[in-house]
Amino acid sequence: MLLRMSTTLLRTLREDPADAEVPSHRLLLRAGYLRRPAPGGYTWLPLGKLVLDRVTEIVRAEMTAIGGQEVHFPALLPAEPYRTSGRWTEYGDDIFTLADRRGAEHLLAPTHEELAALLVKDLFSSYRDLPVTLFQIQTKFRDEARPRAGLLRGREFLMKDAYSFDLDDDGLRTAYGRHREAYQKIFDRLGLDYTVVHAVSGAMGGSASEEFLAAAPVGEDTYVGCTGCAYAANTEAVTTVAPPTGDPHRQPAVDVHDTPETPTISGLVALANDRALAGRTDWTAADTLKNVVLTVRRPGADEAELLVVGVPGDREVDLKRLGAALSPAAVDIFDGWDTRPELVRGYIGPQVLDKLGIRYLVDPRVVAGTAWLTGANEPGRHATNVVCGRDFTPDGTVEAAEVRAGDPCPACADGRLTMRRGIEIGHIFQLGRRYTDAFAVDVLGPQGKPVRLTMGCYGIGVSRAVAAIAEQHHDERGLVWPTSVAPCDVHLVAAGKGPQLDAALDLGARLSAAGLRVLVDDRAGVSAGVKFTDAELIGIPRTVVVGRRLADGYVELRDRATGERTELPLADLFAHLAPPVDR
RNA sequence: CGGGGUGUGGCGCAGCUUGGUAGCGCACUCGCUUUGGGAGCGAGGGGCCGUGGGUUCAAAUCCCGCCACCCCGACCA
Repeated sequence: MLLRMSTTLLRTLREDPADAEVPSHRLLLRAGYLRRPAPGGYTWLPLGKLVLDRVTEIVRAEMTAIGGQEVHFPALLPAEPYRTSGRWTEYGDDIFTLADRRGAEHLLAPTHEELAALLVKDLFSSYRDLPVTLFQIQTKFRDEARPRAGLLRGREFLMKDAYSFDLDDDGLRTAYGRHREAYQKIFDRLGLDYTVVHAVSGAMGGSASEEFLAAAPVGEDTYVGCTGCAYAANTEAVTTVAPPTGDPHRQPAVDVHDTPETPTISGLVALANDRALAGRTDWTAADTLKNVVLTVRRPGADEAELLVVGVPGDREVDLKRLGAALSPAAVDIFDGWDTRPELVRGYIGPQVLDKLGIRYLVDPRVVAGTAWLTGANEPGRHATNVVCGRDFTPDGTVEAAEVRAGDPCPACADGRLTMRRGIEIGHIFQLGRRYTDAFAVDVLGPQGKPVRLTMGCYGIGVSRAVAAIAEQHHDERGLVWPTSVAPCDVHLVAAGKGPQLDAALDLGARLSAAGLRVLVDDRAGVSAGVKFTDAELIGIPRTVVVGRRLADGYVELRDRATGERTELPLADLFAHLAPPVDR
């Protein structure tokens, strides 16, 4: 392959586009890989399309290697299957919906579980047909509330989605494990630094799920690792280590105190120490029980219901974690204080919630026998020795409190959690029978009885992976592509007038004939400096400069990643540019 | 949806306070010179100044409404 810069639809920008903030977006625009015709929608220019295709090919090869069969579903779908599965309302405003000329409702597919389940139901009827894995690589649509960060969150993006169907749970676990390994091979080949973390299932439903997160400061997901073991989890999925339970009836009785002007935890702690409440002057925020009032609305429900969440006072409620825990219900901060005068803002304690009929969920640290400093449900009053299991009984526990670096690891004895940010590039789920139940996807078993299939689904954000690679592989001069996904293997720069141009074109033709992907900068009237700068911006792994030493039969080979430069005879060049291993 | 910001040629911006018929750099076209680290000179092409209304002899500029986009948050396989 030989691309000539003089004729390629490519224009590098000298300055950063004003609206591009994150490095991948900025560099992909500047280096001429992308244009943005619409918010959340991108045009792939020739150079960008080459990268996208190389990523796509790696994904396809590894999916095929584990026996995946490639299909292609329509992106424009009737509403009915999504109504049947319940996702029409669960996804809510996040799906693009439209009506055809007769008024029938359709959607632009956000993913294809329904279609995959229906397809297998349609064609397979015997246990002998199973297991099977289908996959496709297709544009997906989501009406994101706020597209951002270039390719990292668009309203339209390229995704590889795969669906496995098995007769039983063992089969599903096997399929899941195979996908997990394939994903590791894929992301290794893409040159990504990533972590596999425990995740929550969200709108997909189902049980076990793991995310593949590419480490990047601009990532939207926060995840934890452990200093002592291999545990890794999205903060949404981190489980809190609960203290041992105690006997609630061995604690002193509740004591109510006047605590004027203490609607905040910090004010309360200061006052408690000043007045030595309960004889103590060592009160900290962790001794207090903070009760946050929220509203929860189930999908499709008209009315939101109240929920109070109790967390240790030194922690904020993390709405992302709480939302994930209660998904698909939508959680909001309660702000209707005028309508519920029985809730005393700033002084709420759990002692009265069951009488008020309000659901009360607590952090796992709030176990039976723990005593708390908390609100007394009267303005300006708090209570000490409010004991869980005696003075209040929660309706359950919930992972709502923020996770912090240094928290104990839920998987090992003495490890501590560390925190990083990452880009979600893949997500795998053991779905189970949610969709096969919805569509009654059965095959006839060996005993002649129907068997309900169990399902897994496995996604890779292909276009997002391109952005993740760019996030991890760039420097202050531009992109630095891994050889496996670079748009070309070698970038020829014709530096100098005279014979250099013809020599570069000739060399390009020969390298191309030898199987290399070649970009040759044959632009006339462009100074060598501009060409060097552009080559660094574009980020092809190796540059060959055909310049002033051509007369002596020498060219210069430059390595984009290391900056290393080697002068070598033209005749030796082929030996240095052996065809890439990763074809 | 809440908060902040911005809309002027393909890109980056000035002009707006104090109204007077649109400008700079890059990019693009032509000519000459230059040619290994973002060249020089000269000549050009390209702009319903986001949009609708208002004030005025006159609006990019002042007033009112609307729209779009970007960033932060909410939301989000």
